[in-house]
Amino acid sequence: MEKLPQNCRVEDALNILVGKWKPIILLHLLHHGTKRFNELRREMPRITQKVLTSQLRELEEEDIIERVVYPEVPPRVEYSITEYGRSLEPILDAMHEWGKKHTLYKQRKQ
Amino acid sequence: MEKLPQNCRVEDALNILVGKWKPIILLHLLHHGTKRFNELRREMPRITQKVLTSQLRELEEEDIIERVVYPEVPPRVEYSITEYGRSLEPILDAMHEWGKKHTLYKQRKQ
DNA sequence: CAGCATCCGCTCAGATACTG
DNA sequence: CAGTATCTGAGCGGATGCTG
Repeated sequence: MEKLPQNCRVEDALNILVGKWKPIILLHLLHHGTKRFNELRREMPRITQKVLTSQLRELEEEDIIERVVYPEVPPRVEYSITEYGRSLEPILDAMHEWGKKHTLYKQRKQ
Repeated sequence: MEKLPQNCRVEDALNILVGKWKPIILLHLLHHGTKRFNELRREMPRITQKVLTSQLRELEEEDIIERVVYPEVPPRVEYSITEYGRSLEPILDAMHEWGKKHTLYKQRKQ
């Protein structure tokens, strides 16, 4: 059995995934491909512009998503998952699976 | 392809795992079994008593870990993973795997 | 040994108004 | 359309001191 804290890299993944809307953004981009800014907004009606922008920027900074600006009028900006970002999919899937069971567990508790 | 935000339960897992020390605590308990309060402290030298207590309480409230108090002097309190908590292991493993690759990725970027 | 009580600072999400 | 600028409040992690 190995020592833990030294070679434990769990937090790196956690740091990237943490953010109230980040998993939802990632799942959208994973499953529906490229999305424009306002498309994402429409799919997350309760997020504000500022927060959506900042969450996207943080994901972009980690090379998880790509932001492409088209020099048109009106402006068009498209977001998509990078190859690297796609490597997070097993984690998100594992969370999704767990979440479904968790829902049942909570129901049993009540 | 299914709609997402409605039946997306990714955040439930995230909510439980988020906390600066929670993944480390869980990995310790998963791999080393039952631990006393001060044993955990010693293995995370930079955590304070208050924070360790609060993180443990939050995990306990979610039924992820179990807290057993032995009515002795001096007091003894032991923490361990519950069956339910053990179901988080695939997520933690996926994060750990990803984290190792991520470390290499960051090194290539520099 | 295993906490609790108190205070504090910072970050993060949100609200609101404005713009190239 | 896709943002930026500014202000705000809540909560979390941390520091310090005390205790059954």
